[in-house]
Amino acid sequence: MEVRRMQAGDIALLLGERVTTAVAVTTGVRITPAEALVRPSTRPGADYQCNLAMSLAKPLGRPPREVAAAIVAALDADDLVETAEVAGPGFVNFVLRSDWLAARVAAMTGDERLGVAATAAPRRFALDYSSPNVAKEMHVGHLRSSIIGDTLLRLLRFAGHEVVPHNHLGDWGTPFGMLIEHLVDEGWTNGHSARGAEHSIGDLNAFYQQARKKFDADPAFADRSRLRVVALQGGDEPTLALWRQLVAESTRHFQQVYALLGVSLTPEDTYGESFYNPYLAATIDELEQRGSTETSDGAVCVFPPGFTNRDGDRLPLILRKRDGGYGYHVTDLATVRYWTGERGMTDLLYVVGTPQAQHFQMVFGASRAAGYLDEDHTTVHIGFGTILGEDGRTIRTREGGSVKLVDLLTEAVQHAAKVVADRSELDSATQAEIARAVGIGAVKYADLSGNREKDYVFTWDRMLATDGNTSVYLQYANARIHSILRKAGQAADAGGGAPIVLDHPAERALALRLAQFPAAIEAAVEGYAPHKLCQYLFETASAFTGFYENCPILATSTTEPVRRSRLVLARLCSQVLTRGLDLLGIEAPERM
RNA sequence: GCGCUCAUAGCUCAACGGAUAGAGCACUUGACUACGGAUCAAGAGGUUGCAGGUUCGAAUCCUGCUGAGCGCACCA
Repeated sequence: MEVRRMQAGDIALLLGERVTTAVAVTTGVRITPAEALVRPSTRPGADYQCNLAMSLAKPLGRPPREVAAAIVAALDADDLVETAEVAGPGFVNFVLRSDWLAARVAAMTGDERLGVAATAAPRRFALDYSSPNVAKEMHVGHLRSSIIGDTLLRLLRFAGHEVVPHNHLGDWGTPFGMLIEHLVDEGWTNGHSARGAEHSIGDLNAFYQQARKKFDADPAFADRSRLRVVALQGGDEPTLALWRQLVAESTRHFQQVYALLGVSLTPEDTYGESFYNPYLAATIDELEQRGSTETSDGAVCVFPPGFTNRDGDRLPLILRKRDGGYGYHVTDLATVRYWTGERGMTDLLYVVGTPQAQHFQMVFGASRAAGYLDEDHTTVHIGFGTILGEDGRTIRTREGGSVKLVDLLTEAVQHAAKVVADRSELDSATQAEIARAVGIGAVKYADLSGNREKDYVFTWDRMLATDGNTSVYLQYANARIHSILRKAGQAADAGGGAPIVLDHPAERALALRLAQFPAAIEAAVEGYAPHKLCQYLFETASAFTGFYENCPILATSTTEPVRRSRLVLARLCSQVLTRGLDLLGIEAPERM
């Protein structure tokens, strides 16, 4: 079951419908508008192109150019197409009518959704992202999941779907035995250490390493830690109280990062590993009753079909370990069971790094076999590449640790503040606000503008860049538009319902881009691909600067009707940029 | 060993099986009394890792090879 395409907003599909009809009339072949292979054209002098005739030539036994000519001859599209011409081996190039394009753009100006239709087939998405670990600081590795997830949340909701975000906190399992034992050794009770010092997450980060070190060096401590895990999983109240301290401390830290990042996750969205603990026994019982479990080396496992290890043996998901504790796999199965069963979600999305690809395939396979998923459910592992250091290996600081997310974000804002201070004449409080919007935006855009599945090399230059294809370029274009609108004053308002004329090529090029906004949203949603929206926004901002250079608005030489028309275009462009940036979780200041 | 992913300009990245593979950075050269120069225009830069195959058409699909990364039972 795929997300249904939103036809209403996509010009290519509109043309596709006309081609579909023409093809049926002239050849009798029945296709869907999407199969008409109409695409935006990159060739000068063509807005869209149809690639259908070449593929139809063979089955029809006619030369491709002849098929193309027949399509053109039968085409009924004079209302929106200026010219439709056969070109090359059998392409059909379309030039849209400028008055049609103007009307199309004019319709967007009165529309809150800027021409984007809400989906006709809304789905219920459970969206898993961010997923930091309790008692550890967030590092750059959490950046991608957090902001890709946040963007998908915004995009899917804008497209008209129901989305429930959930933060799968690493808050349970073996490490907590040693952490809690170490807490006890340090004399912690009821949130205070014996020394009375305030504990912060920074302390806890070091705290984790101390615990780890002790665990590795001291067998007695390791034994106590293992017993503590059993106590935790068994619901021992004093143990739980200590555990809650760790979670509370960490949650406070996560919320600080989310606030800085503009990620909307709240503690209410937390569905950590511990949340599924009460469901684990029932999950295993169900699977055992179905007869889908096996005992292997003393561990209770399921073996999803099609996965083998180095010796050709089947790969298990371990539900219950030999020592009686739960394996983490059962939590993943219980998660699927919960969101499809108890919450009635139709689509489960997991924004987790690509190294986990096989793990998720196994979990999905087992979940399907267990009946937690039926034909209408989809499960998608939205993988993303690893952030690498400049040496091409997993990123590390000089000390060998990972780069803290707060450090990255703070650095980005400070860097932006310097740039803003050099250029802006605004007061310092406003400048600080803008520096935040610019700095955080730059980090997010750098991460979102590439194909998410590829690894990428982290460089400060890349994260802090403020020229070229960056969020700053988009923000700057938008700020310029606002500047014009401010200067135009009353005239800008009066331009609201003014007719749009597209005489200058730069006006027309901008209008065409603006009209493609719905298609860009659709492409980003369909592929869970924020970079497609980034690409579109950059092209739109480029079209605007071309327009800006060539089409003066406020100059005295510009006639009143033209000025009004250009004001409408400029304002709509600002709305598109602002909305697009918002969907990426990036602010669009009116001044910078 | 098995499996998965990736390889595109000097660098960072696009390209939905379609025409002459596009941007940005860096580099070179320019921009009229500037609606904001965080800008714009132009130039140069490519045998899409290699070799076959499928197709009217391949960076894209298939096979093999080379190189890199990742995953493969009680840690999450």
